[in-house]
Amino acid sequence: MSLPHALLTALLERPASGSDLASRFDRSIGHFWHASHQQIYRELARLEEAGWIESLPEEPTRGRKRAYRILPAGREALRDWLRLPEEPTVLRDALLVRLRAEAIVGPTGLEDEIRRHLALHQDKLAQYREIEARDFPGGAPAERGAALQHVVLRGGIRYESQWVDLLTDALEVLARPVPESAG
Amino acid sequence: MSLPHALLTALLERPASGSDLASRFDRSIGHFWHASHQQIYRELARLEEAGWIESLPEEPTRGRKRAYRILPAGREALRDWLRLPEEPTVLRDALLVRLRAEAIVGPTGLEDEIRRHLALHQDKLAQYREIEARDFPGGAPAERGAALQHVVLRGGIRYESQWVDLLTDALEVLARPVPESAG
DNA sequence: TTACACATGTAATGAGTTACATGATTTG
DNA sequence: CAAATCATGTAACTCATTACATGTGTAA
Repeated sequence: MSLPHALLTALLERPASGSDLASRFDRSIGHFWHASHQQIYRELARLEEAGWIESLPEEPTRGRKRAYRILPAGREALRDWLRLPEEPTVLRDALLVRLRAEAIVGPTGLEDEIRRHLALHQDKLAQYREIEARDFPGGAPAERGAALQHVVLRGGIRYESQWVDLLTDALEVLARPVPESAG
Repeated sequence: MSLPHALLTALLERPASGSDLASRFDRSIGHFWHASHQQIYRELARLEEAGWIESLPEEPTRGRKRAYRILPAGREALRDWLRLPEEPTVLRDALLVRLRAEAIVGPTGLEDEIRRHLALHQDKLAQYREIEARDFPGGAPAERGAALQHVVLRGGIRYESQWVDLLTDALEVLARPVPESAG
């Protein structure tokens, strides 16, 4: 349950409309929390209802931009949330299930799919490394906030690297000749 | 949408009751796909309805074990699923949102929470390494199925290592003295 | 014979996805 | 002005979580 808090954080960084937020969720924020525009609009309405954010103009604006900004109560709610414990996200990845299934009912042609995912993860890894080179040219920054952003970015880099390693290993195994009995 | 396929895979490995599956989802399968017992019972009912698995006894069994096993149609459905492309899971982790929020509204005491998560990930990493030492004492196995299981297990090890690294980095930054203006 | 753990479920709620709808703005 | 695009929504559905309910077997 972090979408509202991801939105509050984004609005704290700077005020934005729903579509602004949607495009930010496709980029920087989306590196660690994804959300569709439908989710975002619905959640913004809830946050405004709760008095944590406000928007202009006040009249209904179908088709027109509506600018949201955070209110003091929203900032407090965010701080409160940071004080609460929360369990780590449980890993839940379909590709790993598929690898396990392939080990039993294979071969099935999962190899092409693995190659496709490998390319996607390599792309993302390259993107993250570009961002790091651009935004943190001198390595880890001294300033606290920037340093935390750098930690998160490096987390993304490690995450993608790990996928590249796993998928490379998987391809090596899948390329082996299959015993007669299998299938 | 992989719970049904995770269940089919588990039942293909060996027949089981709902509670058997629930405990397996707390261990080996849970390393890459988590599910609660409520989800499992509901999904088993659906799979049986679809004719992919069957169970004994046939009468209602509240309080008594019901043994499920996979049917040929279920095996086929699993193979079909392996042929379909599927997008990579999007990363969605609350702790990274919290780190980003902390960078702006902090300090908030998130440090203790990070330390707690660090300990959890270190534990899990140790567990995985024990499993590897026990089940794959000679390193990567030659046999295809076992080799794939080893790939997935090493993926788990890399995943937890990466969290340990990230959280260690985060603690180092959070330990820095905070400038006067923040808060 | 009661208490407890086990096994199988039901119900309510909330989060996320997919498909669709509508008004405003820009561009050929 | 017609078509494409942008921006804001609505609705229906599925998946997951939380809380609760009910029957069985076992051990104090």
